[in-house]
Amino acid sequence: MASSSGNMNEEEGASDNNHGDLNKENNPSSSSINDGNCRCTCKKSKCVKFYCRCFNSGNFCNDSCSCKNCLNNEENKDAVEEIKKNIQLRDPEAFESKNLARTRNGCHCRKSECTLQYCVCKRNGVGCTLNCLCEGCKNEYGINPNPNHNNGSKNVETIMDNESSSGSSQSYHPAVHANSSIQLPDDELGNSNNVNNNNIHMPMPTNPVDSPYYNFLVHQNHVAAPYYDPLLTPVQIQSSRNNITEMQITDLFEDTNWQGQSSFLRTNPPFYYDNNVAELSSIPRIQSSQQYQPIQSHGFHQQGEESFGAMNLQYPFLSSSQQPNNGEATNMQLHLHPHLHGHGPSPPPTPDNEENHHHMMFLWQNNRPQ
DNA sequence: GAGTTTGAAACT
DNA sequence: CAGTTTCAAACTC
Repeated sequence: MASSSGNMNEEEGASDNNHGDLNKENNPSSSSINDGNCRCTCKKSKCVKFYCRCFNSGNFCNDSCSCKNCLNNEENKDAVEEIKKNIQLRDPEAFESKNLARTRNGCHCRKSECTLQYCVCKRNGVGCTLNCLCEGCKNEYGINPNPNHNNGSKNVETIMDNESSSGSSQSYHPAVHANSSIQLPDDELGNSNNVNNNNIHMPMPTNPVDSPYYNFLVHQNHVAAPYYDPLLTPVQIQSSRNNITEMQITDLFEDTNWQGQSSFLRTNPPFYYDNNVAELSSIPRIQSSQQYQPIQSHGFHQQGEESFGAMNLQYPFLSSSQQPNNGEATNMQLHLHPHLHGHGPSPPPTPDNEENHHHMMFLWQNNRPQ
């Protein structure tokens, strides 16, 4: 940018794209810095504030932008670095996995119900989480599971309503809906009508001995792929159940044939669980060189009515060469126990009625660039 | 294309 | 840190 002329109208006429001049003519290599996905039209921020989507994503502006008075280019690299340093003084993590951070921090949509591109989660192609403060969330990639952020218990009821109306056109992930990528054998559930795409209505076992295994066949190409992705690829499994006292989910694992080898893909821990879906950054980041550890059991303790929990299945980071073939299936097995081991006597068997059913909702979050 | 709405970022 | 202003993008007409 040549100068901060107070009269921007003068600049707009002839050469209103300052970065274009600088990038294209003086710094042809800058296009490799910007992946081309970012375009901005900044007029006042000089593209050195987070208002600017290029700056926000850590890129220099490029030819696709139509910004004015742009500083965010190779030509002004030193100045940009200085500005970034100043920003980092205030927020050391300002430039770390910005998109992830945004997703982690969640959106605050109040009016758009997370259905428009205003929603930062939707823009990133991910569902809203408990971290979001949205109201009336209808994010197509996954609605905010926190009832308190969604007008009472409407969110939970919506899930159950959707679940009970088999064949409903509503889906929380289009890929899952379109391909019915979660399949449960009839003999596992006894009634295939209980299955509605990503919503699974499973009877809660009445005692530990009877605790069944539920098998889920999940096609990898419909699930966030387990390869390295800076946005991570959490699979969030949310469960809700009325009047839960105690329960434990164990033996949740994935098993797939992988490049001709039968191998378990296991992280340590294999999945991440936190009642509040804690910050994604706290999830251990498994390197592909690390040996996957045996799965540990994870407690899943809920109390009270309308209790709600969620856990994230964190895929390991694998190199792109280790990606599965499209269509390759992952078998997930979920073992429900009606009580927590080693925490006092088992509660008495509970009746197998509607109120005691365990409701599962699978949110497959596709964080890959669209 | 102009004007409005929206929500994040910046500011006070 | 809550409220306000600024900003750029999304949206509407």
